[in-house]
Amino acid sequence: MTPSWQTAGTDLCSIRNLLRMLRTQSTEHTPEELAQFINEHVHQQNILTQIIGLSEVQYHGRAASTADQGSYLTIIKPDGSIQIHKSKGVKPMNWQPKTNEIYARVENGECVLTALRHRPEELVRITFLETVIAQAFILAEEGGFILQGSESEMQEVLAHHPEIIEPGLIVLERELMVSSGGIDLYARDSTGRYVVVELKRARATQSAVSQLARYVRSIQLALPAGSEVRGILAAPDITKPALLELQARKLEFKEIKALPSIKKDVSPTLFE
Amino acid sequence: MTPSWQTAGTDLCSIRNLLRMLRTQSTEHTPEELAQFINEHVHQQNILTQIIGLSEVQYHGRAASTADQGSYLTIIKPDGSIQIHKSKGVKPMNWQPKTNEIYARVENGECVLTALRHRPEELVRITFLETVIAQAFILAEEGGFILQGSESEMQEVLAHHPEIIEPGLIVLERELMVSSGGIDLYARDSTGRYVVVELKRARATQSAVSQLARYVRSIQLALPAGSEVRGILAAPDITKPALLELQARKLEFKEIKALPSIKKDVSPTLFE
DNA sequence: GAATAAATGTCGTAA
DNA sequence: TTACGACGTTTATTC
Repeated sequence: MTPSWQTAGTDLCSIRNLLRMLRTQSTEHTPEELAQFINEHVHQQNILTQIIGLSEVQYHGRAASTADQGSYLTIIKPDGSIQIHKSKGVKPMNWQPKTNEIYARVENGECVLTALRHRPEELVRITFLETVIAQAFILAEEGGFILQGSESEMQEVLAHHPEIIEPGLIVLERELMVSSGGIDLYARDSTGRYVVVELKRARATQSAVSQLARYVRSIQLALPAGSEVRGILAAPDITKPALLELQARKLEFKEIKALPSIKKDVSPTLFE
Repeated sequence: MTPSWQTAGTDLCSIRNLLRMLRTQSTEHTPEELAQFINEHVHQQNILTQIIGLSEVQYHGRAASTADQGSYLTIIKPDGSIQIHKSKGVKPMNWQPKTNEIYARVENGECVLTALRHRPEELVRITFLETVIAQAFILAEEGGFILQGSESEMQEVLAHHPEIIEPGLIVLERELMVSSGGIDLYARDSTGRYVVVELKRARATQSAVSQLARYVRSIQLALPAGSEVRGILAAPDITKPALLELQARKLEFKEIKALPSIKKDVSPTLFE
C-alpha cells in the first residue's frame, strides 16, 4: 500500500530557513493511512503535526466535554501537547497541555487520535471523520523570547521609586516571605508605621484584597501586640466589590496609572 | 503582477464538509505577494489564515515582548484573534485575543503583519523572514471546515481530466514515488512516450523546474536506455527565469487557468 | 507532589 | 460597552 503522503522536496528550504515542511498528506487517504501518518510524526523531535477536517472531540478528565461534528484544526506539538481549535478565540476548544501517550488507530472504520495524560487523569479523543489535510512540519530553531512589563517588573520599579505609592515611604524588603506567602513590598511610612504593599498589574479583585489582608495579619502577629500595620493595594484599577471589602477591612488602595519604564520600549514610535 | 495564488473553484467536497480551503500560497512568493495574500484573507468572514515560517514577533501593550528569529506558526482566526505558536506548549508564544485591525505590508523588503487592538491598546507585529507556507481556509457557520483548492485537489482534477494538460494523455500513476521524491502525475502521451507532470498551484519558479528535471532524470534512469521522457510543468503561471530554464532543459510548460469542478453532492447554498 | 500566586491570563455573562 | 467571576484555567515557583 502506498501512503498518500509525500516527502517534500529539498528545494523548499534555504540556508537560513530551518523550518521546513516535512511531509504533507493530501485529502485523499484512508483512515489507516491517516493513523499511520499521525503515529509516524507525533512525539518526534521538532515535528509539529496538523490535521484539519471534520472531527468529533471528546474530553474526559477534570470535566467532560463533547464537541459534535465540526471542522476543527488539531495541532500536535513536539512536546506532546495537543490542541483543537475552532473558528473563534485564542483558546483552543479542547486541549491537553502535556500528554503521556498519544496514538492514533482505526476504530470502526475511522481514525481516532487518543491523547492520554496521567496526574490528572485526562483523556482527549478526536475522531477524524473527514480529513481535509494532514501536515507535518519541522519547527527547528527557536529564537530567544523576552517578556517585560510583568508584575515583577512593576515591583522592581516601585521598589526603587516607593514615593510613587506614597511620599516618604521606605522599602524595607521585597518578596518578604511570611507564612501566608510572599509580600511584594514591605515598607515603613513617614510616621514609622509598617506598610504591606500588594501589587497587581491588572485590575485588583477580591482575592487580591484577601491576600493583602492575610499578609497584614501575618505581619501583625510577628510584631509586638498593638503594632499598627497598614495594608496598601497598588494596582491600576480595582473592582467595586474589592474596594468595598478593602474599606471594610480598613485597608487602602493606591491607583498606579503609569510607571516610568526602566527598559527600552520595543518600538516606542509605534504608538507615538 | 500576477498573484501567485489562485481562487479555488466552487466545487464542494461533501455536504458534511463545511470548511474548505479557499486559497493556498506555496513556498514561492515575494513579500509583496505574501502581504497581499494576508490582506485578502485576514479579517474576512469565515476565513482562517495560517502562515508558517521563520518569523520575528514583537508585542507591545499590557506588557512588552520580543521574540527573535525563529520558526513559528501564525494562526489568524476569522474573529480577528491571532496567535503565534512555537514548538512547545498549548499556550501561544504571542497572541491577541481579538483585534480591531490586522494588516500586512512590506517594510524594508519584508512582509510585516500588524495586529492592533484597542481597549486595551495592544500591538503585535510579526515579520515574516522566510515563509514556508501560507494557507487560508473557509469556515462555515456551523463550525465545520474542509479544505479545497490545494495542490492535491488540482492533482485530483487533472488525474481525472488529463486532457486538460494535453489531449490523448493517459495517467498511469499519481504520487509515484521515485528516489528524488513524489511525482504528481505519471502519464503516457498519445504517441506512447512517458510523461512526468509536475503541478504547482501557484506561479511556478525555478525550483519547480529543477524538481521536475530531477523527476524526469529519475524516470529516465528507471526506463530502458534511450527512452524518451517528457516533463511537463503545469501551473497557472511561471516566472521568466523558470521558463528560460525550462526551455534550456527541454521541458514543457502548460498553463492551467481554470479547473472544472469535481461535482459532488452538496448544497450550494452553503456558500451562496 | 501540594500549595500558592501570576498571567499580555481568556472567556462568557449580567448590568 | 463594562464589570465581574469562572476556568478542564495554564504556568511558574516555592515548600
